[in-house]
Amino acid sequence: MTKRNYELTEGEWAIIQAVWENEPCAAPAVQEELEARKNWHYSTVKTLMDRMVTKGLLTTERIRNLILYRSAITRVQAQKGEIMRAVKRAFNGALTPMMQFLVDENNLSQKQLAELESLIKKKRRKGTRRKRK
Amino acid sequence: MTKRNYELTEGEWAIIQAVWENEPCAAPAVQEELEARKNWHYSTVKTLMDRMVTKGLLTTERIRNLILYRSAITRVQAQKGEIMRAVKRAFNGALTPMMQFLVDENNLSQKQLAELESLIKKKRRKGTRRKRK
DNA sequence: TTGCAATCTTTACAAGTGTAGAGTAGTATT
DNA sequence: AATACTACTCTACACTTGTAAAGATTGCAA
Repeated sequence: MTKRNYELTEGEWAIIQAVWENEPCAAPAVQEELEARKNWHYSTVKTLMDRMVTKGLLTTERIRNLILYRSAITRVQAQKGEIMRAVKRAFNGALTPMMQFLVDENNLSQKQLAELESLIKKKRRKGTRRKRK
Repeated sequence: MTKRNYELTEGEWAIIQAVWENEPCAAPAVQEELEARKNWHYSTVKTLMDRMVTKGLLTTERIRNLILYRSAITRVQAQKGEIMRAVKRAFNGALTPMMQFLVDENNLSQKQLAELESLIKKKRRKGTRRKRK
């Protein structure tokens, strides 16, 4: 079963970030968190969260009459999903061209380039240790 | 005026790619192009295209009773938009972390890493020539 | 001039997303 | 018990996106 690609909407990102940081947590807590950033009312947050449960992005556990939410996917999974989406649409599914684009079109500073270079070096030194999917 | 960020939908990507390749072109031509890939009927394509005109993604010119379309944004702009969207959502707007993620989470082959490294080297050698935005 | 073929226009509709009000139920307080 | 909180459920609505049928135009061929 190829791990599927999660594509979150804007709102879902907002919610899940709050969840990641407070997990497990109830809707009111999340709402409070997002009050500031997004100005969302309780119902808004709760609706979004419940839809996310349906979609398999969050899970719930009922404790007495309180509902606790947990993320069903990790931040890394979500990040990967977001990137894959971009790669698929804008670069025809090919990662390397996207990386090239990033390197050359996105005025990275010398410092950033240097950092990246050393990262790659490190990675290369680690040898051909591939992750299986 | 900071150049705005274009975020195209799936369908818009399909259309604009066809337009980029045939520009200037009329709706029927684009439709034909997408018949294969997407199975879209004429009305579908035309509707999408007209919506894109409204949004400023395409422009039109009427020649007699034929409407010619042209892209209003370049492929690079669209690619940048797609990337920015990912960076914004998944990496809090910070490019470097995203690049790091790409390097480390996306089992790139040794060859890809090597390529990338030489790309960066080249870029670095070119000195601090920054593009203005 | 009549009709056909090509193209455009209008209208629609379902699913998904952002947004939230209003009402209900269970718990704690007086 | 009556009241007030707190958290939950139900319902709704507008806007976007994918998808397209049906009807209106118009220039060209017979």
